[in-house]
Amino acid sequence: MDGKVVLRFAPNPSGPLHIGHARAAILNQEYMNRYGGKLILRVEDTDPRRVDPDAYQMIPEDLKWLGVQWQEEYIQSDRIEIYHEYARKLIELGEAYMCTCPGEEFKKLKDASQACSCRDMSIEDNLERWEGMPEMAEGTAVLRVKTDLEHKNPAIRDWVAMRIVDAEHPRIGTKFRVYPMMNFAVAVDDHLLGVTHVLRGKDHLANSEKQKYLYNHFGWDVPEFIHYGRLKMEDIALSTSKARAGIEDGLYTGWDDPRLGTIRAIARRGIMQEAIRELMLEIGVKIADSTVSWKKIYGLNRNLLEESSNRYFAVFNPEKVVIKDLPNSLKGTVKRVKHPDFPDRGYREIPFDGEIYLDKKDIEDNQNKVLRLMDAVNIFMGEEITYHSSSLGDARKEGARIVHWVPSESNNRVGLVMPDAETLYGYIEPSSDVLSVDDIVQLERVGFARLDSIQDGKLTFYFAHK
RNA sequence: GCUCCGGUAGUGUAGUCCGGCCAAUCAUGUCGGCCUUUCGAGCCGAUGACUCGGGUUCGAAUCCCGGCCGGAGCACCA
Repeated sequence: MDGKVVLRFAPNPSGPLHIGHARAAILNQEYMNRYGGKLILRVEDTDPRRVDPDAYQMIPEDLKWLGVQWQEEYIQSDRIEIYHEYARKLIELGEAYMCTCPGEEFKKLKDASQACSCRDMSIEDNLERWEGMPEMAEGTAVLRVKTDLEHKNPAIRDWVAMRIVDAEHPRIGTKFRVYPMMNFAVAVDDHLLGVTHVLRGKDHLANSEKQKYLYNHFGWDVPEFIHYGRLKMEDIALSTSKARAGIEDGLYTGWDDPRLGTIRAIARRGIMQEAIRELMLEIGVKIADSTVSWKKIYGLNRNLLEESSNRYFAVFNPEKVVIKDLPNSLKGTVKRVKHPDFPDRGYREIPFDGEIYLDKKDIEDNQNKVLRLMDAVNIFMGEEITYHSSSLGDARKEGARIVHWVPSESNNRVGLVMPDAETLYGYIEPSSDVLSVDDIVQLERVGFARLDSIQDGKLTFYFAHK
């Protein structure tokens, strides 16, 4: 491929971006980087009824999080006049006609490869009807592009270019009543903006075919169409409309609810932009469908987080334990590296006086056994919990489990929101004071988590994965 | 139903156009070992796939035909 490529990412502003959009956006950007050229962001809001005004903000935010940069930006509702202009040109070329047939009737004719009576009207009559279109009632007329009535696929035959919509548009109000259909606006814009390669889902296969007729009518060069397959996300309902309904019903907390497949939900869970990017580059543009498993994402993300995340002790489902007979000499402060592979990052300090919180499960699983408290002492989990020994060697000898702990006096309260939106509560070591929102840490033996908020000294994390 | 398109290990992916170097790549997962004061990481090893049946050919994941399975579209949504 020589020369510059021009690509566009063209979402419908019906909500925030989801993982499926991420694929299109990232792949578009990748092509731009690989071949040199530019990326256009084009918001496709030509159906006033299907616009979520918040999406105009959310889409760029999500793209920025993904690290996708674009050079030009267009909003189709700013360009309605352009579509009108080209609609008129198409009529003048004799390649479009006003159709006032009831939908049912037209479909019947179309399926039988029959022209309707409107198709043969003169260009002059069509222009006259076109001029009158803004005054007509919604649903009473459309502008159709002439294709091939013999086309094997009835869906391709004489498709609709413009229609009447009697609704207020969130951005441009009631200025227009005649709106373009997606296929018309897209093809006109792709040509006018010089798009060379169109990357789209295979659900647009028939649309690409439809659009080719328009390019040919105008004598335009047809861009390269590249179709990719459906992306299914394990355990996730991708559909924006389902998510919206769930949010309205209070089932989900918002667009960034951890159960959703939106970019913002994924980001909130501590998934790195780079992990998503690697995933999308690996999946690529093949037309066969693919199912993405969370384990795959976690694996990619873990490779990134393992190095960057400092370690902390946090105990959930805590149970307080008082160690009997703990020698005073062993009380004091435990120092532990923030990251075992990067001692340069320094140490955390955790006070240890024999009164601690342990995870209930660690207690239950180790009845009548010796348990090693990391970097502290070994304790015996009998009727009473007693001091056993202090060295790591002794713990090894006893085959002791080595567990994390949190001092019962000196700590911060912590919550951990899991992927199913359940929250675990407990305590985190006091050195967590240094953390700020958006930090991603590894809670030792629990997993990676992103600090989502700090309120009244209580830290709330979102769980990423083990 | 009609039109079109797919099907490589658990998952994703390379290879398919231009048949041989593919007893099929890489990643992720899973299992095992070593190491480790995390059930993490690292290192080592293992596991596991060409949808099926015919055909063409000296030779087929790759070409042809058919079956099976799956998907998309069939809107005055995008």
